[in-house]
Formats: sequence, structure tokens, C-alpha cells
Amino acid sequence: MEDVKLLTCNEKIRAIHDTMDVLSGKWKVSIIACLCYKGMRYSELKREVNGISGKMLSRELKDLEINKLIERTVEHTKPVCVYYKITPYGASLKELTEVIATWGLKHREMITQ
Amino acid sequence: MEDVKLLTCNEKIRAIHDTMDVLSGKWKVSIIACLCYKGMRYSELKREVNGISGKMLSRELKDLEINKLIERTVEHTKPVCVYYKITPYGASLKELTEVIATWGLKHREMITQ
DNA sequence: CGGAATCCGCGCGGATACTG
DNA sequence: CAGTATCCGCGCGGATTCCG
Repeated sequence: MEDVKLLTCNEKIRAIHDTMDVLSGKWKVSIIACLCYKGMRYSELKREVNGISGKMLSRELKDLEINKLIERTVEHTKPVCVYYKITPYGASLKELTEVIATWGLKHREMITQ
Repeated sequence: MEDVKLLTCNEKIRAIHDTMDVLSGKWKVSIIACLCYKGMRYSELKREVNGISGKMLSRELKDLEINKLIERTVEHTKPVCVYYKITPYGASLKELTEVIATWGLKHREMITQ
């Protein structure tokens, strides 16, 4: 966490690009944050991540699963029930989601004052 | 910083959306991070933020200026010289850029191992 | 219920050329 | 030097419909 301050500007930019490649799009951070709270089903996730369409949710979830940030489990009931949960690796993004959320709160105060 | 842990899931998602609205696109975080190091001219910024096109740099800088995160100063020399620097408000994003960069480093280790 | 398939518009984003 | 203007393709992202 502290070693980042030893980076040159260029190294830091590269590191930021690496993160942004994984978290690109406007929904992934929200999905990660949700699943950091608790595992959820598809429909529950769609409700929590306010405003996302079904197609985008499927797409983003697939991306996140490929990158090993979340895990997908299918329960073969009728009708089927699909469960998503964060992986230990994905959970390493929790601090990031909190910093982003904290800044969002301050920003809202700022623009509404 | 700590109060974010008191948020409900929904409040946190809203806060994240608020941040993402300002930092959307794949370049803004990098630009902010750069200008947190030091003020820079347009051409210098274009070199540091690796891979960005001139059009996108102009566009992103305009967005960031509108949101009061950066400041633009024109020196009327010939040829003109335009200087960008972070505002105090924009500097409040520094922790965010560091957390993102730190995770990017860990992620690179992860995927290259 | 949890998607996949399809259609479609809009805007991102690159390349190039041009301007003060 | 620091942009703006133009062209253009691609993919985001919503809406709707269909499927197992």
C-alpha cells in the first residue's frame, strides 16, 4: 500500500491502466461492491445495482468471472437459481470500492451545496 | 473515510455511481494521477498518459475542468503554452489513484505468474 | 428464473488534416 | 503548440423477445 508512493509517474500510470482494464465500464465496481457485502442471485444483484439492464449485468458478470474476481454457482432446481459470490482475489478490491464510495459521498455534498 | 462502512449496500452503490459519473472513461483517473504529481502542459501530459489520442485528451481535460478537478491556464506566448494543474478538490482524489495503482501492481503480478 | 438473441441508436475513440 | 474539424468504425448499452 505504501510502496505506490515510490513509483515513478509512468509506472503509476501503467498500474492504473492495468486496473482500469479489469474494471472498465460503469457497472463493474458497483457489482464488486455489492458482492463484497454478500453473495447474491442474479435477480437480487439486478435490483441492488440500480439501473443496470439484464444484458449488461450478464456481460459484466461474465467478464468478472473470467478475471477470477467472482464465482458463479448454478443450483439445478426448477426454475434454476444462479448464485454469485466474490472470490478472495475479488475481495482484495474491497478497499478500492470503499475509497470510491467515500469520495462519491463527499462529491455529492460538494455539488449539492 | 471510516463512515463508509456504516453505509447500506444501496447507499454505497449510489455513492459509487456518483464517483464513476465524474471519472468515467478509461483516461480520467490517469490524467488526475499525473497532475497530482505536478502541473503539466498539454504535450507533456499527452506523453505521460501513454496511448491517449489528442482528441480524447482535449475532451477529458474539458470534462475534468468543468467538474473543477483541474485548472487550465493559457500563457499567451508564441506559440501558446497551456498549463494544467490539479485543484485542491481534484487533489482529494489522490488516495483513490494510489489505491487503484496499488491494486494494478498486485494484479499484474497475479496474471503474469 | 437466468439468461441468450436480436435489433438498433448513440457516442467512444482513433486517424488525419487543418488553424491561430 | 494546443487544440478543432471531419470522417468513420466499433462496441456500449437499452429494449424487447424468446428459451430451458
